[in-house]
Amino acid sequence: MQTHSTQPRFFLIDCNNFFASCERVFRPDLANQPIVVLSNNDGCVVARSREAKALGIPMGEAEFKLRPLLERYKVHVFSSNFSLYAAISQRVIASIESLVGDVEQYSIDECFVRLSPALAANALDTARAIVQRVQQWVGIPVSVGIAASRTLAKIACHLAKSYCSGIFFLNGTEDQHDKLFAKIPVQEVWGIGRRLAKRLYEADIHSVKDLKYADTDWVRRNLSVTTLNTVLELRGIPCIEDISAPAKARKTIICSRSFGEKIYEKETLAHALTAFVSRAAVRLRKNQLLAQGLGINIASSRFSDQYTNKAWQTLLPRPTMDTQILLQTAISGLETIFQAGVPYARAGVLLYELSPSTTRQGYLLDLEALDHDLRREQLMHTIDSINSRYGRSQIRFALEGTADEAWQMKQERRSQNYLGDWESLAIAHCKN
DNA sequence: TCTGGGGTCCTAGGACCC
DNA sequence: TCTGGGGTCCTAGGACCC
Repeated sequence: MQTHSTQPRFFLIDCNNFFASCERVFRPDLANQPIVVLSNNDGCVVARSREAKALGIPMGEAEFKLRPLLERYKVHVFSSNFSLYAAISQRVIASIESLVGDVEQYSIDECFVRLSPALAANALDTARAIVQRVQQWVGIPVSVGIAASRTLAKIACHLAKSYCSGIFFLNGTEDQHDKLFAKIPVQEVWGIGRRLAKRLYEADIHSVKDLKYADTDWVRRNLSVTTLNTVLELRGIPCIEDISAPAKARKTIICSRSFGEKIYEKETLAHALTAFVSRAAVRLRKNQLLAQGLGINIASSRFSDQYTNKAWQTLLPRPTMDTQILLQTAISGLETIFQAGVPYARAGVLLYELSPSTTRQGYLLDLEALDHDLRREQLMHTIDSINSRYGRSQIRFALEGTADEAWQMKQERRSQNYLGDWESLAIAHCKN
């Protein structure tokens, strides 16, 4: 079989235990201490430091189930602080770009680098420089996988974390790779989740090596083209497009949350939806987009016996970025689907049918309407820049209500926003 | 008593057309 | 009582990612 898996073409750079490492940047006293970070609402564990993993704390476990263990081992517990993590993430990316040029950011804590021939020739040295610079400049430890495809680079990074310190270069012979791959369960592969793993298992495909040599016709017929691409990637043939290609415009903007407490009143739901629409609209404008589709949903707890999830959606007459129009639409949807007596636990807003704000349609020579909409957009941008300078929701729609309502998330153990808020700047003390 | 919040892509099936 | 073959477009749902 023809494979090409020894030429390095990609780095995958992954921040180690990212959220936990972020909490440590401003708390050096927590070095070597077990840390967990909780999801919004302090519901379940979304990140663990190495020490917390060693205590056997599973990812995704509900906090209330872990409480005795967390107390017994004096684990440091944080609510998630996404504005801090996003600010640190930007700095990590900038540090990497200072060494290799453009990177493809894949998630808040991971990025790919496509290697030019010059970089490929010095892959290992460059990877070492990246690890060192991100540690020195930002204080975040990262691991690097180096391989011939993105999927293999993910595996290499996984190996970097389990077998060695920080860097794994998949540059051995085919046989050497296959020996390693035979020991890695197929579910570790990027793109193979629980369901697919079960189906592969039933077809007697258990390891990464089994999947690499799986029959491609069978995969195409019984699974999907996505999984076929994964198989080819495992053989060192890149099939996955640029992750962050600018041409790939986003198709939806979602803002949804579960509430701090159950909600029964329509008014309170309206406040929550107002806040969600406002946030989604800010993201819409930041991406220079207009939305024509708007959907909302309101649901009770997934874990209750009478789970209900009601959704409603509509197309607006014209694409818009005007918060007020989106709000009125969302509230009219709420009137349609709200039911009294339901203990609502979460709600969400979905904007879809997105188009760039540079090209607009639907005015049919109605210049007055066009002029009105452009003025509204000016107003929206002005509000956005004020809020971004002086703090979110300084100017907001009255329907959003105040900051301490029942629908707000519980975040009892949140660290300070050290990088995004003047009040939270770290203070350096000088000793003589 | 407590259980995240975003996103993407693919596929199957229905509606509709000629 | 029978009852085309193909194409396109849309939507809902399933699967995945971090």
